[in-house]
Amino acid sequence: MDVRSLRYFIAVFEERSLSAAAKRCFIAQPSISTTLSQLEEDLDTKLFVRHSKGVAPTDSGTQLYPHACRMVNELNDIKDMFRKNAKPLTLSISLAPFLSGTLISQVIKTMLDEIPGLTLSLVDASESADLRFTCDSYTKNDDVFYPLWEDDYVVAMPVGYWLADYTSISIKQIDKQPFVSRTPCDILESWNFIMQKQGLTTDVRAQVKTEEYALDLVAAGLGISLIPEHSARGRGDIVLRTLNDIALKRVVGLAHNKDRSFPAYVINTILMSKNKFFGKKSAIKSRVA
Amino acid sequence: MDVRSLRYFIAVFEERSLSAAAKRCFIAQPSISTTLSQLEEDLDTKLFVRHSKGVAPTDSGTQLYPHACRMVNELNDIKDMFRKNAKPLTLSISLAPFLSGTLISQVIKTMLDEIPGLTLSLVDASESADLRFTCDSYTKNDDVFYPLWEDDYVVAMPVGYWLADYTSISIKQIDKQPFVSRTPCDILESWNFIMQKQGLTTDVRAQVKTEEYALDLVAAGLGISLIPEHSARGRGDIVLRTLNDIALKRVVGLAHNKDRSFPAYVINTILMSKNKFFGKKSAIKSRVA
DNA sequence: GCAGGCTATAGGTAAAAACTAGAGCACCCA
DNA sequence: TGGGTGCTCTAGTTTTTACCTATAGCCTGC
Repeated sequence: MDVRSLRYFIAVFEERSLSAAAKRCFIAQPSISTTLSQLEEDLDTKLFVRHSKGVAPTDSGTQLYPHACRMVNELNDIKDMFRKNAKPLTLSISLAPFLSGTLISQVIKTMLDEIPGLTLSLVDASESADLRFTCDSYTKNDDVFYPLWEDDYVVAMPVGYWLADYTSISIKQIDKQPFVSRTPCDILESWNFIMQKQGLTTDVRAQVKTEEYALDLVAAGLGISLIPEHSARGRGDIVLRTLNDIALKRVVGLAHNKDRSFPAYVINTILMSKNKFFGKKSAIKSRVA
Repeated sequence: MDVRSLRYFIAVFEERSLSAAAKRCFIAQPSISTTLSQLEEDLDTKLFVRHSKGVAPTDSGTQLYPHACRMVNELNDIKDMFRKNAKPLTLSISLAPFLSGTLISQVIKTMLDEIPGLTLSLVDASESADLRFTCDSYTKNDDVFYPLWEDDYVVAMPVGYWLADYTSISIKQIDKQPFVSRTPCDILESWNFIMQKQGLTTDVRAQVKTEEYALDLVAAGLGISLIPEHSARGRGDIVLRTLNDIALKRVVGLAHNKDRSFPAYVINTILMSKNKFFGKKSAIKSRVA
């Protein structure tokens, strides 16, 4: 019987549903199911009656709930007690220009929420920052890199563009298309190499620096472009199609200089929150550059 | 940060030593070391200063201690709360006649200590019992068997016997020796088979039923005998020697009928306490007969 | 300066917890 | 009444964590 079980129990009790509790805890539903069974076995009492539209707490469950809450809260209090003692921490962070913001802003929000006393200042990517959101291909040798998620590159095109009729497209269909080029881009070299090898060309209509601007131009009908999926998701004014014959991807993560040391829990907090935002398959293992 | 870490922390705090804490928790010293480091990292504070003759708590450590104790106690209270609700439980247990008692009495003591409301009644091995301490070779097909430890068979001989000069002996040296035979014995058949195959005989001076009686006769100088190590350990009036050319062993454990069901935590409590008593190597995995 | 404590690190193994896929059940709605 | 939906449970697999052994390194006392 550990606190993990109690956390799950609390979620189930409040949601009146294993599936909902699983979502709330960012884990799969069978994990909740087995953990809860173990808890029931350990306490030798059924905590919920299962029916087809959720679960209802038994008397034992109702009895356990306040105690479970108290346990979990007290454990959090202990943690806070020591972290509050710690001197307020100010970190500078930077964002690589080719990264767009929705997911990263969620990460930053989590950091501020979960690390009391933390102050962040955003600096330009050209300046040196304590923590840098960037891609693995842009890390230096004396960096430590913590991967956060993987982005697949997809083709972005205006609504109604002829290529949108295909569910996924071949790189050969890109030949001679009007194109919005973006630089710096971590896969630009591989892209050029592949195009050249296949004897393909694009008709470059614009050269831009940021993903947002590229997407705006695509939406305006200037041409198509190659964009990491997470950056383009959620825009209704463009259409995204995957490439079916080549897989281009980048690994987005957090880098800092090896010599710069923070309290370890800062990094841990960020890594812990990974599967909150990114599906399991795109949240990948750590690696030191 | 889980309760396990806090338990270890408490042990270290009270023992003022990682090694001593490890012994008290029945785990290896490096496990304490790493777990404690993780806790320190998580709370972002050193809890102990290490020096060459143990550790001394820092202010943070001293501050944490009472909270840690409270957490652990409250968790135990929750467990007890539900277990006390449960109806008092009475189980009959039996002991196979060829098992001697020191280790088993420890197991029984643990059961009574850790399961409030449990009453045990010892019945004769011939009667049917809820739980039976026995060997794996004596389980029936409709039994569930939980292994507790392995016993190596060793040769027991009187103090000063000529074979005692060897640190370990060969089965060939047993040939024509005065022997105290014991039956029932779970490896009797294998033993006879091996002896016969090698053309060896023993000079049987006595036929007895229990291990204790066999050891008494050996101590009295009547002959040598073959005894599971755990049963013979701790007697100063006999000498034990391992066999170097054959390995005879038995698996001692707890059996019950498949259809007879108990609260799962009864079995769990017993299995949890395994490495309290038996070294890691002899405490082995569960198996269903 | 060497023996005997102690803790820390490295590398491998076993156990626990997580995931995916799919079965089975009750309910709802056509 | 049959099919779809949403729920939980089971089985089998993979990943992660905890633990072990062996050994290095560091002080202390002899």
